[in-house]
Amino acid sequence: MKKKLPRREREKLRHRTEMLATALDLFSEKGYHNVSMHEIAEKAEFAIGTLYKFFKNKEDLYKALIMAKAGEYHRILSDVLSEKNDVQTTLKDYISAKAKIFADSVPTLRLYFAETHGASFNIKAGLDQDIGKLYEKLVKQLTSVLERGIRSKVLRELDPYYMAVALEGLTNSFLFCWLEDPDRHPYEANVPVITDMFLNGVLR
Amino acid sequence: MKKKLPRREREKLRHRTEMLATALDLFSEKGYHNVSMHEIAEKAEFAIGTLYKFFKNKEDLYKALIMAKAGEYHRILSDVLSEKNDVQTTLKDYISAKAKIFADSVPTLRLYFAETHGASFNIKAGLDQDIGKLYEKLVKQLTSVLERGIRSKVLRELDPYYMAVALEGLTNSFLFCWLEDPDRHPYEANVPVITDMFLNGVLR
Amino acid sequence: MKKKLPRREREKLRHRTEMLATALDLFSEKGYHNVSMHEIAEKAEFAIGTLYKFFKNKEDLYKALIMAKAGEYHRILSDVLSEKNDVQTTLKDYISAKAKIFADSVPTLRLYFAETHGASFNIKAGLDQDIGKLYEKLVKQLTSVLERGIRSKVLRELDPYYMAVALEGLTNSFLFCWLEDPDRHPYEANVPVITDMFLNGVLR
Amino acid sequence: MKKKLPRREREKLRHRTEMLATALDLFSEKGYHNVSMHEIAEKAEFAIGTLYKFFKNKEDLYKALIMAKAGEYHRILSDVLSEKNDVQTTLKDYISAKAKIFADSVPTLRLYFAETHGASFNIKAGLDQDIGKLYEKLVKQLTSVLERGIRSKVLRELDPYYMAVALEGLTNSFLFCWLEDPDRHPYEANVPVITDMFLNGVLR
DNA sequence: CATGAATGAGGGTTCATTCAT
DNA sequence: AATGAATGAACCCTCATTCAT
Repeated sequence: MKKKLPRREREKLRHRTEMLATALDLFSEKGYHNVSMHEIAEKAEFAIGTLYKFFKNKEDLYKALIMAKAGEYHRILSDVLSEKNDVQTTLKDYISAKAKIFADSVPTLRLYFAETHGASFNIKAGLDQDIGKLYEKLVKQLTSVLERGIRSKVLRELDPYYMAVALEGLTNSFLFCWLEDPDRHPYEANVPVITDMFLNGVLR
Repeated sequence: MKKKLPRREREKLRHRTEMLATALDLFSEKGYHNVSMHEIAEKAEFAIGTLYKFFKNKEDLYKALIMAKAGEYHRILSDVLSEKNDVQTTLKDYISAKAKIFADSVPTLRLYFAETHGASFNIKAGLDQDIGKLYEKLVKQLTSVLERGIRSKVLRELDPYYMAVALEGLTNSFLFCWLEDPDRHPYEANVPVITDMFLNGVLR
Repeated sequence: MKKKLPRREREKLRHRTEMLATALDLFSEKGYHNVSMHEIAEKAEFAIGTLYKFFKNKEDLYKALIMAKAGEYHRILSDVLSEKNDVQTTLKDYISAKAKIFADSVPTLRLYFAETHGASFNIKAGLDQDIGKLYEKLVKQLTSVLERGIRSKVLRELDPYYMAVALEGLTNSFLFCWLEDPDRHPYEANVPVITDMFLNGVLR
Repeated sequence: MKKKLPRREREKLRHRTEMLATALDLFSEKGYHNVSMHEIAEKAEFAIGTLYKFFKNKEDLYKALIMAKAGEYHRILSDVLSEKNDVQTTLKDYISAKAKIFADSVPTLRLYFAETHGASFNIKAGLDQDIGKLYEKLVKQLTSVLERGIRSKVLRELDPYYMAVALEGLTNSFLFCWLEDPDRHPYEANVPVITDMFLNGVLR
């Protein structure tokens, strides 16, 4: 039973979604500061005033955009981490999930990294905080998965938080590779490589 | 005997250096687009016109800044990678060197990541190319060190390029940690952790 | 019935016209380079941004100004030259028309001469070409009128193009006189003098 | 006995002349407002400070330039008008002299017209007045030559001032022609045409 | 006396945001 | 509710001019 929204409301939501999609495209392509509100409004085929009816200013629009996408992604990854498999499987699934997510949406990826990796210092405001919390939550979940692995004697007795940090670094690094040259460095094909390297290290 | 420069020239160089330092501080704190040339000039205590005598425009100033720092860092790391130690030592030294470098200059670190990790898509133009080449060179060097490790049967027979990518991801990830909370996550203290994790993996 | 334009459009047009009028006054009084866009906006009682909504830059505004006026004048003169009277009458009418036109608008006159007589080398760009063509067309028409006069044995067998050049010089020269001291040298009153001198020369 | 100037003075004069020559080239090519003092200094191979030792500001330099050239030209034309030949000869000589002068120096010609024909409203200041006086003097001389022609019954009983105006218009008009396309409309070759048209008119 | 580094007012232009219709 | 004309602060940059060396 989802259709409780009156038509008016549904229309509004659709408009909002269109605006966000257009903004994502433009921001991702040209960067926050090189996209004007007029440009967004025009490409989304709305009047500038209408855009401002939906988002109180440019920053707000940007924040809404990032938070929507980040929420979506983190939910997916969170789900993977919540499944009660053995640790090795969970980690492999996590690495794969990250691959699938980003393969779907390159534009978002760029913004996501800009935000989660401090490059966002370009854009003002409390975004850092909000998205930071979201990210922190994910890392915590990952940490507790790894903790479980340690307790079950599958993983070594290293700081599980730092293990999580390491895994994030590993996967992101390969994602950058893929972003720069998707054909030469297909992320998905490298999932086993990443997993293997993480689990076994590089030493013979 | 370096003082062959006439005093006028030395003064000029000092002024240039001061301007660059001020710009670094501001860019690092607020981001390229949120810093105006007037702001830089004022904080550096020069007239706006003087700033433009030294750098033909804002982008040029930014580029000079980035390239100077990036050049410096890459040289240091390159030196470490060139020393003819056994692979394990070299890698440990590399990880340490990265730590020392960045411990010296947080502001630069932020810009450096913004540039080498694509968050720079905010700033236009040829910078990507120039700094990209520099970075590529470094990764290549790292790759050849790892190759050596493989040939000498110290490292496993994995793609050495991907090993390098992994190591970069690992170290950067810990650097971010440190950037966010230097006291709780001292990078230098973690050098052994990183090295160990990279070499041995996390599996028991 | 011309009022098919919606009120909004009519207002816009009126605003544009006001801006152009203000710009004409200022340019004519002080010269292109000594008038700032801010000055124009302020005198026209619009915000600077509004000015830029109508004209994409200063040069564009200037060009719009010149071309509008030049088009108008050349059309009037062209009409006179097209009427099928005998040559002498046509020439007299032409000289008179020039008088009437310019008597109406001294400011424009200044700009017009600046542009048609090369003083415009101060302002860049394609204007020269556009207005040049317009002027050329006019001179051609004048030439063909004079040619007709020659064929009908009313005028001497001189190069008709040079005759046209001579007539232009004659009239413009008197216009300058008038511009400098309108009371002492009323152009209109001199129309017979000019006509007579052109037709009969000064020799007894 | 001209060498009374000490060497220092002579050098200074030479420098001044070089500066003026460079400025003339640049102004003529690009227009007053599109040439910077630095540009002049650099092209003349002097320091900017030196330029300012010779001319107290840009306007002053421009004025010095114009006045020097205008003075020179007007002197030549004045000499022609002072010779005691019959009117027709004098007029023909005058037209020829104008040709010779300008053939020598196209750059100056452009500036000269900009100044004597009101296009100079671009540049501020008292120049108008000074050069205006010079020009007025010339026209007066021309007028008195024509007056003489009338008194001696060679010329018709028209207002001699207006005759002068007419002659100026005629010659200038042909000069413009020549400026635009020197090959197709050689001024010198047209001296007889101009003279003839002025004296005899175009009527059969 | 020549030099050229330094100055800063002022110019052209953009764009986030408002508000009358 | 939707529109888009109007706004003006703020930006990047130029260049005439000064003055310590």
